[in-house]
Amino acid sequence: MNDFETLRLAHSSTVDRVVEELRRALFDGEVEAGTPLREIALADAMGVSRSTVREALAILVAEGLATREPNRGVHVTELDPEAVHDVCTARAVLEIAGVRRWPEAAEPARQACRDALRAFAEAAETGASPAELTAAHLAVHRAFVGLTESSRLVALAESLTAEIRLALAKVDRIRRNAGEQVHSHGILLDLLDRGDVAGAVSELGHHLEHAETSMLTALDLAPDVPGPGRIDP
Amino acid sequence: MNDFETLRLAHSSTVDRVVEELRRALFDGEVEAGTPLREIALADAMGVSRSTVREALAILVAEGLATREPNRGVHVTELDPEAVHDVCTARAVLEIAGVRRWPEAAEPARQACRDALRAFAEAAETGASPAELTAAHLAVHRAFVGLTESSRLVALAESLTAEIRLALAKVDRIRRNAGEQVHSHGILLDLLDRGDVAGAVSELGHHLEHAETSMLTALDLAPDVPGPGRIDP
DNA sequence: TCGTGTCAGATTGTCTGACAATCAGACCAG
DNA sequence: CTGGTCTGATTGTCAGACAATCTGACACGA
Repeated sequence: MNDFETLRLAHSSTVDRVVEELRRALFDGEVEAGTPLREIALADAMGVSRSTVREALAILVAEGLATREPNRGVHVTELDPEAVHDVCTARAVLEIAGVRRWPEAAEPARQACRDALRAFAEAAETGASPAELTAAHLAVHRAFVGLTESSRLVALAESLTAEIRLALAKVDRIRRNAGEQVHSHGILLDLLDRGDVAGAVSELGHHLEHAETSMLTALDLAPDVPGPGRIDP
Repeated sequence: MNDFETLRLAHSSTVDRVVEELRRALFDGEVEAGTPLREIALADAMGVSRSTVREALAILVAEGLATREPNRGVHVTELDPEAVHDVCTARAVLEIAGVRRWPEAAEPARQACRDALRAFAEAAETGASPAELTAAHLAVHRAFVGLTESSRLVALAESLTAEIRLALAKVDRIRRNAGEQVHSHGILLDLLDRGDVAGAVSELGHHLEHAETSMLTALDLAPDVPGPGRIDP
């Protein structure tokens, strides 16, 4: 007699709002990587208590967006090339696992991939904002992980893409080659729909490898201080 | 001129100690699944302040060992069969990805697998304690994930096994079939060393599937109130 | 010049105490 | 039996405090 189990109002606690605000600031590139996040400063900037800020920071740290050094505070995580490689191999594992599972996956999960691709293509054609494009692109990749039908893996994938967005906050190289990306993903889905899982896996592998190198070069060009260019005095 | 970068003393904060103590209590089955973790009670039971307990609980929640319901507090997570399935598919994805990477993996990672297996075999033969056996067994599986050489995936695997240990706190079915487990893992490594990756993958797949079903039956027998045996009044 | 104490300021880690909002259960009215 | 109301318990959030620790500057001596 009770079919209201799906109804639940989003309880937004103060901590949640602080976390969201900080996340937004990070993604929008309002704070550089490496910036210290001082508890007191944040607390009275946002009109909340220090305890609340501490809780919010703990969440960001758990998500990998920030890093805590004992007695030295929390900083916005800086992604070195090694970390980027780590994130990319992890992504590759999750997405390839999903794609490989295509034949056994439930139909809704497969349809989600097609829908996400269509949305991405539409966004690319109608000239959506960079942020929307990125979101649509990430949604496609998330849909691939969704093929594994493990909420924990999807959650991890989500957290990985968050880390990446952090690094690419001001790079947004997505715009210029969105069309190419849509094409590549389209090929992939065609292969899957035709039953060529192995082909799709290899296509995705190439795609992700390319993504990693382009991410690394973007990261190498973006910061003011280039990473591996030390000078020995 | 400075080669001391690897030296670092473990800074153990109060929160860390509280988290460890709670984790230990959970793994040792001292608190049943579903038990509420009251902040005040814990605080003065462990002689720390409520803020500290709150932070510790937030960490446990982030690890999935506990669950927070807004305004209703934190409970020890109860694993329903669906969650077990979720964890197991996630584990399968990670470990199979690692094994599949065997040929390209770095030699240390491969050696870690062999070492872990040897340690497990020794533990099984010398009749180690159940806790030690479990640890050795999990180490083998962790080594498989290590083949992916992504620290983030290893971290996730770690957190997944933690969730499982939570469910199997008092079951410890590992003892009786430890020998069989060692044998199965040995076969797997032999296949890999012989270059038969596909065979190893399928072997591991079977192993994990079997693990899931045995876990589910264990879970179905263990609790006082059997899950899916409702009575309609 | 270089390495070593020392000191002040800033920041974190932790504690104490407080209070409104919310929840669970009892209790009561219809 | 359904629908209110009350009460105690617990959480969410705040404010203020203090010791421990870090950072950077400064003075001192080899």
